[in-house]
Amino acid sequence: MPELPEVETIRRGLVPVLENARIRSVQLRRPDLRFPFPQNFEKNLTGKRILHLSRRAKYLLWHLEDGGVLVIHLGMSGSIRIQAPGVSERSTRQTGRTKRSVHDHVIFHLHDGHTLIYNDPRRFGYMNIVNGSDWTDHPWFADLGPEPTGNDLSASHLASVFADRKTPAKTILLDQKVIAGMGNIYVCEALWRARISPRRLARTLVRKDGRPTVALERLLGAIRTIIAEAIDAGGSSISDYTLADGSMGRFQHTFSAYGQEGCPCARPTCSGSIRRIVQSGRSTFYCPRCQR
DNA sequence: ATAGAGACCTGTGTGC
DNA sequence: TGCACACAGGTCTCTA
Repeated sequence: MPELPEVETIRRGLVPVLENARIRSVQLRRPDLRFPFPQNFEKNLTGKRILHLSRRAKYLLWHLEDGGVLVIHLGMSGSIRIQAPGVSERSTRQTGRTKRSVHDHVIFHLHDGHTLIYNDPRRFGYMNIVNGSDWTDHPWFADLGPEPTGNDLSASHLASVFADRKTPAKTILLDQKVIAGMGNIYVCEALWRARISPRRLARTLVRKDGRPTVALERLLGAIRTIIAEAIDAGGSSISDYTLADGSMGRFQHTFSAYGQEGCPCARPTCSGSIRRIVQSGRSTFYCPRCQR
């Protein structure tokens, strides 16, 4: 599920419940996700107030009153759902007890009665508590590139990273050191929108004098637009997200390229059809006719 | 240095 | 119906 827009949507959905809330207790239902939980994980969260929530790339950050930061990465299949006070979700009629999914790995109980449940079937997610004053120096963050929505991302930045690289454009865009938070779906969509082939080598998007080509400028615009649109779409589903039954916002975007193998290219002026190839072990969807 | 493959896990969908 | 297989939104580690 989670690329940057999904993580941002989750963050926005959690803000009303978590900001200024105090953690009553934390329950780990297994000793690890992708990595083992650190020593005293629950103890170091218990009793702490959450000052605010932020996001960096695909990481969700809970800034705590003691200066620590709870960092959560949702991996491929992680999600967080909110349970309102007094609501026992999926309780069985006979026992009245809450029936938890075997993939509910971490339960956060708040003082105001809300419960947050971290669910992750594939367990590629991970979390840790880092020092708030220098969290950006943590290995998870130190090498991250600029946010696609921020001012630090520019065509000249991309040109400097793309120059001399023989890596395909698709592969380099997935590199979190280049742009933080881009994932497989939105890379495919951005390349489709910019009419750039995912197989095109990165260096061919840079002019000989080192300045960005027109195509690279177009790619930057496409990345910005795609991410902004996806965040808006996610934002519109936040009301679903907070439903007491735990149903998440669905992010049911219709994609132009991703997952559209065999379908006609969505560009009105193009008569091609979407093809699927594998690059660096990941599926790539693109239109060989209009993406050059 | 850097690019690709494999690994980590479980669930789902497809075809036989 | 049962089974085998391919594939899935991420990222770390190893190898060439």
